[in-house]
Amino acid sequence: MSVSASPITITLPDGSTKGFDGPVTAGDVAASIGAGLAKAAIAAKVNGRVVDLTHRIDSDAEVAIITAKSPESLEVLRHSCTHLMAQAIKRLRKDAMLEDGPPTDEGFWYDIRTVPPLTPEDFPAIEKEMEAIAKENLAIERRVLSRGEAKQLFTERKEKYKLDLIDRIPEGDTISAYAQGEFIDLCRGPHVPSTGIFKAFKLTAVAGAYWKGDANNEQLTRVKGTAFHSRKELDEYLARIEEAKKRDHRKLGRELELFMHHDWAPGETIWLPKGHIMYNILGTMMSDLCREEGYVEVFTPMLFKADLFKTSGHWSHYRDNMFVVPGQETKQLTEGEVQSRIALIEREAGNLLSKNEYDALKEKVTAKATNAEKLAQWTTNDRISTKFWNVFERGGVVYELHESGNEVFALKAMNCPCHMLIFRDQKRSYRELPLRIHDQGVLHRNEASGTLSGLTRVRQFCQDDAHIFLSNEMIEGEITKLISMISRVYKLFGMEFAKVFLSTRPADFLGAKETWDVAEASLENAIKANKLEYQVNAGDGAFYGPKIDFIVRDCLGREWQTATVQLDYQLPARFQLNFINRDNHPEMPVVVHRAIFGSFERFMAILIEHYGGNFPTWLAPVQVRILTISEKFEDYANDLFRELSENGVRVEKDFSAEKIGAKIREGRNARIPYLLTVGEKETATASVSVRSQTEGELGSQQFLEFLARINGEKTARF
RNA sequence: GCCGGAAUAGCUCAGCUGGCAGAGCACCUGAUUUGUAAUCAGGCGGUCGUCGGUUCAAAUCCGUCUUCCGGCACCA
Repeated sequence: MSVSASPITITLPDGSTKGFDGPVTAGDVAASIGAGLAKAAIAAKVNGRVVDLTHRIDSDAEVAIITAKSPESLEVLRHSCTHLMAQAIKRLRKDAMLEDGPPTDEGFWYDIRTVPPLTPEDFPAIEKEMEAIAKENLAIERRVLSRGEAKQLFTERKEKYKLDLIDRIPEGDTISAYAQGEFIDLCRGPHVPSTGIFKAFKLTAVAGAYWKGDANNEQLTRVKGTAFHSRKELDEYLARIEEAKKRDHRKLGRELELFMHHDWAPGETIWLPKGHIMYNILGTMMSDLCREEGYVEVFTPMLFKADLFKTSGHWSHYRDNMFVVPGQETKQLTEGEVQSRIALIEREAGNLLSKNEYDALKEKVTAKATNAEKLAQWTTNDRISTKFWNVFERGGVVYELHESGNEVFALKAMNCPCHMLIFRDQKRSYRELPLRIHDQGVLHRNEASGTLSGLTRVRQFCQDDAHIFLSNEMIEGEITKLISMISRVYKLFGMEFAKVFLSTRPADFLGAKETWDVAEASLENAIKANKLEYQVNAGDGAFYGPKIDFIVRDCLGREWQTATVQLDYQLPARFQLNFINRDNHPEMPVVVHRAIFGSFERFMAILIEHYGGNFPTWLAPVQVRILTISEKFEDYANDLFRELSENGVRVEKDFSAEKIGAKIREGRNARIPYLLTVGEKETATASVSVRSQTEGELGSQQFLEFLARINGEKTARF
């Protein structure tokens, strides 16, 4: 069908123009520039929008051809690759129903329902089929459908999730599908021109994912994979994953004996001697910094009556995440009560114990005389005493623990409520503001079991937590001070801010809109004044106030959310705080919640992975190890050990009967910053042979020279 | 919490369709006295995560619980 049309002009990225008689496709433009480009073309950018090569251009436009070299190409490739995977899966599993399959920063995924669910064991077959489809070199075609056509098409194909997606496409939007061979998928695109383009892809994982991201819905299988333009890039990516795995803090934490976990303390960390040294170093340095910056440090209870949290609002907003501890009292049971407990236990024991165990226990019990003795006998079995933990026998009397009246306690999940009490403890003057209260106390949060992970998500942790009480006009200055404090800390670790997020008023905000506007403006001004790159997360603030989150980037380029600064108008109101202002009137302070490390646990994880276990000398749990060539040099080595210890250096000895090569290897694997080898030569000349973990073999030097060096490195401050 | 996977010596892991539980490293002992990433030999070490079931017989098959891993949902 020929349509008479006016000529159009295409402007290319280099500024040159090309004229066409009428409408052309992006692919035509590529072909007109050169056959090589046409072949390399993956997609195109028309007036800044990424489109298919078949996209029809019918008026003047700026066009750039996207090839493997263009930054936009990877997303298109991965988006198309998820279709390739879906097609392969549909060929292998006739019942597969597709939901959504987007590209991600790392690759792509597709949420799919199959019975039984797909597992990694299915990967080889799926990948093989994907390769086969790539070989078939099927053309990928875009089809624009009416809503009715789309519904009919996906009804025929029994894709119920797709029908739901169609319903969620706003009226007036174009509905499109992409076909390749027998496969057709609802998709907005754009996509690569054909399946022949896929050369390097790999399926990486399966995981559960709720339909439409809602925990009330059924779960689909999320099949994850990644794709690159070349095998080489894919291999590099896989190597990077391997490197990250080697640095995994859970693995290094065990290897370097920093911490451990145990089944009996899920989500809680057992800090081993070496990890504890590091934890303390960070804690002390942070305390020192805060003191320097005008903070006072406090130490507050872990367990509070629920009244505190009722006042703060945590009881209604956060109770499901708190460990609630009922107040208890012990009551002596009457003979009749004891009898009824025994009857209950006996009945339950039948379910709890195997028949043999039950019979054996029962036999012992009946031989006994008093009820108290019977109960004591029954509860010698751990499974029974666990189930009936609150009933026990002491000195021939049976007691029962039970909840007492209104006495309900909870382990604190945050420090702020208690800090409100501290503020309120005295009449406060404007002269005291900003009052900065710092607390490194232990917090407990009852995180859902499935969220726990190494040190990054735990149930017991410490924050470098502080609350700053100030007046409205002090906000901007204080935030600026905080930003420089935060920068100072991260600089020491050689970590850059990737970005900061400013989260603003959410839908369910508390307080007055005007107050929020002022608060948000104060935060934004402070960010701008400090020339930080930032992004606004509109509506993502806490219900009590807006916040700034700091994202840092580690040496592998990974991003971590660490520091946070939050404004709060709610707590001061709930605790009815005030200070006496210049005009001798009570005025309500604003509270700033802030943390720099975030939690010490999580921050340790970040540091372990950032340094790959090769900590700077000041942070290393062991800074120096002395290795002897043979036992003849132990006296000299002991002299060095004493001298270093007296200088506050964390030093240890390796006097084992191993050869020096083995000792070096062990010292290297333990990531000790300095290994000092001493033998005949060193003993004779009061020197040491130094090997640095980061710089390698440094040769011999006078011990005093090394001592000066290590003294210069052994401590640090923010 | 939900979906999926896993749990075997201190660590890393092998152990096939049920039939006597293994290796390397670590640890201990002995020999070696050593010069910059693993000296040799011998030895110790296990209720196969838990509880229950099937079976003549269970690390192995089935169920329960616990914990961990990958995600999801959550994340004051």
